[in-house]
Amino acid sequence: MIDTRQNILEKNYEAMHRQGFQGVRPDKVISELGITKGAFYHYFPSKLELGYAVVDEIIGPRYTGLWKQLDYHQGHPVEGIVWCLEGIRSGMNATQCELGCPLNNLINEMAPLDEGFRKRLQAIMEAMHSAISRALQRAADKGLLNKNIDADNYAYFILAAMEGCFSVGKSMQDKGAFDAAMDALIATLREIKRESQKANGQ
Amino acid sequence: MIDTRQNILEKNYEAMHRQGFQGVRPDKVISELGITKGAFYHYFPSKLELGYAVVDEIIGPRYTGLWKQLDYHQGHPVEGIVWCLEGIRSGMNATQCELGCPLNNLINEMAPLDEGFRKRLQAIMEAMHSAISRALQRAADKGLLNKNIDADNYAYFILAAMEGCFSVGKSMQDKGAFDAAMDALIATLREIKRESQKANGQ
DNA sequence: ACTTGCACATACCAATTAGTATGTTCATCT
DNA sequence: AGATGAACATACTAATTGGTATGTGCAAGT
Repeated sequence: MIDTRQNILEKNYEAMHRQGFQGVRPDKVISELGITKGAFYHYFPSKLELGYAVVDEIIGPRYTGLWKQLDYHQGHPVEGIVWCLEGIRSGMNATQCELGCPLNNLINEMAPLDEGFRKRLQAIMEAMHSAISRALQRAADKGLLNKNIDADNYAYFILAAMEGCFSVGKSMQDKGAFDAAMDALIATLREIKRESQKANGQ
Repeated sequence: MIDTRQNILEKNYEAMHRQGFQGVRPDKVISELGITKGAFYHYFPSKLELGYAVVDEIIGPRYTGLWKQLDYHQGHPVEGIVWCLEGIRSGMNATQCELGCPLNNLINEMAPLDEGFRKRLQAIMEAMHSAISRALQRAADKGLLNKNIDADNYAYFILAAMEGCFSVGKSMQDKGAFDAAMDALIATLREIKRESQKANGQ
């Protein structure tokens, strides 16, 4: 093993993705990795701190990294958002669809149960939300978006619809349902773009 | 206690709502109820079967009951869908917002872990989906909806957006965010209704 | 050469978990 | 009156869980 700590993090991330944090059994993950408790508790003081590390070092960066790119996107901001959504979709296959969105899973499991998780997950959502909101605001400032769309509120809607696509795909265990919902979301975004152009006489 | 079985069901439903199914500790719920293991295992053979019963007898009927009313709704089918969404929203307060949607929670926790849960949750989602899809199809048949909207796919989107509102509200622990996303969803539905009317020259 | 400390391994443990096995009470039926 | 069965209560248990306490090998610094 080149980097034991990283291996522990990644295996536990996979276990959390499949079984939820409460369902993770450190003993099992340890034996799968072929290491012992000594190694595990050398790097992490407890299961809870390991969970935090998974969020901080794996889940968080993955999401914030993607949406941060919105700020540097050239062209119509709505197309930037669509580009991010397509990026997420392209990372999905049938198996990923069954397991759902790691962030969405963890929010629904842990947000009401543990303050440490909640703050971390909220920070990730807030980063995504503000990135989307800024993109919408840029569009509005350029006159590319209908004035009666509130960027902040509409960003929550986009975020909600996106996370919901995962829930639908997971419940139906059908990537077709995930894609259908995602397509409709993207179509809706392009519709408000078109309508705004018409309204502004462009 | 008038109906011990029902009390067991409801207390466990509350525990599942807060902590997830894996987080439920029958012992704890039992002692909260002031009963003993004898009573619990008299009515339910196992924790898993109790979980199934909670879905079958509490969660399922609550959701299918609401959306079934769409079939009897008079007026524009899109307004029927909005009516259902408003019904869901009216049942939410700050606490409910923190705990999220019981169905969404359970899907994200249990769908990949247990076939019995998965089938039951899928059936509930399918019932909601088909109710929404039928409403959209009725609208289309009456010429009230744009022809290029696929009822089946768009119904998945509505379902996704709705469930996503709960995830957003839960992660932000803010009913304001839930409401913002919900408002944008409703506005979007009314927008496609208006656009269809224009497109059809009404 | 000797100490120091990181990176693990081994062995043990208390509490919890999801049960089971076996009573007991009481209403109802015959 | 006696039998029967539903509706619980009590006591016990094997396995699991999330650790802790302690030991060891080995590389680096002095």
